[in-house]
Amino acid sequence: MSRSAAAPARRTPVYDRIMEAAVDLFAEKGFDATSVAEIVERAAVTKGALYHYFASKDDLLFEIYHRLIGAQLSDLDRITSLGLPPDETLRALIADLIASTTGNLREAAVFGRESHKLDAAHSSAVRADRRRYHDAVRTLVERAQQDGTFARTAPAETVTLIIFGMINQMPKWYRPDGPKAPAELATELADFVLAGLRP
Amino acid sequence: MSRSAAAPARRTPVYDRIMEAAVDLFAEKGFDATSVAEIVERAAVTKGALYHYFASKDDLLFEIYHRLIGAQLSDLDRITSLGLPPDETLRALIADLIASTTGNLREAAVFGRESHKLDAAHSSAVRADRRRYHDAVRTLVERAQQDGTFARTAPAETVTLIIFGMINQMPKWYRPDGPKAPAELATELADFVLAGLRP
DNA sequence: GACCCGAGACCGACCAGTCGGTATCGCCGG
DNA sequence: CCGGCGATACCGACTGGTCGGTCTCGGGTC
Repeated sequence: MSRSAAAPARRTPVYDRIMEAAVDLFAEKGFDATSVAEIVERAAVTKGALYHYFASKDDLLFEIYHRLIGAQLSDLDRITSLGLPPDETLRALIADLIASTTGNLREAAVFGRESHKLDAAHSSAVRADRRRYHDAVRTLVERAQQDGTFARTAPAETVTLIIFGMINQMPKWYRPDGPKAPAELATELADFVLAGLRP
Repeated sequence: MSRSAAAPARRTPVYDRIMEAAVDLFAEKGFDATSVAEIVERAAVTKGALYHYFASKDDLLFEIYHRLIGAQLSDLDRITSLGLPPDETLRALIADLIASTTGNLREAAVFGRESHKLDAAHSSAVRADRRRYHDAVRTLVERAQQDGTFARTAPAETVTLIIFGMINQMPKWYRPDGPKAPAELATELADFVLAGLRP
């Protein structure tokens, strides 16, 4: 416990291989069902190497979330800063979220399934990040409803829940070799949501 | 192995207490993180009693799914047999699914999180049941789109994914002591979906 | 020759499931 | 109405094995 507070976390080939193996296995069998021995075996390293880079097995899990959410949040900032009208912003956010989810399917699957395994400190950090994205979408819809751009078909909060609902479930059914490309799905979801919001 | 093939499964107070404890713990900490010792402790029974009623820890998990899905499927049959017009049928299905999800929140949470832990036989049984509900909704939307009752804003499959997306995510955010009653949420979701489908 | 990366044997805790056993009850012949 | 017998309900110590994490040490690099 007192030996290393947070571990190096520098990106090296060994670090990357461990991460890769962990994401694979967590996505495939779940966090608890995956042993550290399996991770090091698939990564072709030893326990010593793993515990050199990561403080614990849980730390590995947190790093996976952190990477995924970090990328999504920087996309959010990029998109909102473009100053597009609400419908185009919403479309862009949906497209980005779907691209990010399908492009990081394993990470998204692990996140959806195991997010409650984080300890209190990490958990609240992750929740705060998630909430930032959620609130951004809700506020966007809310404001557009206030100025009449969007209809008040349903409360902004519910619309947000519908959007994230579909996206967050994607790891459960989406397959890269399936019939529809992510961009198609994004267009369909955006079309449907904007149709429901049309004044 | 040869001693008991499937166990009695009769409902007794002991059986019910074990089920209750297992659902609680699986929902709270996850299936793998819950030990059989914890279940029997919370249920105030012994290991012997648990293995008298259930073939294995996995069997407990399957029974939880089975109960939930069984109830939902019989609701599905009841509703479709009423012969209501598509919009009212869809509204009734959404309301029922939301009522069932919020009324069995822990079971729904366990299902959403741990459904991949089932072995091949149980897993395909559960998947088939789930698909039956999914297909019923998709077919309903599809037919109504063909005869012009619903608009072709998005493919029926995508609309179905949107509906189940929000509902299946509910265990992640819905709290019984929250501001909105299940019936309200059902109305809002149905209003939004039907608005998007209006010709 | 100091330092960091990585190796892998090792530890105590814990786990799912087993098994030999006891207690309780319904039923049936006399 | 009774005695006994088979079946069901339940008990809990025990086992073989796995787990996350630690620790000591080798070897390459500056």
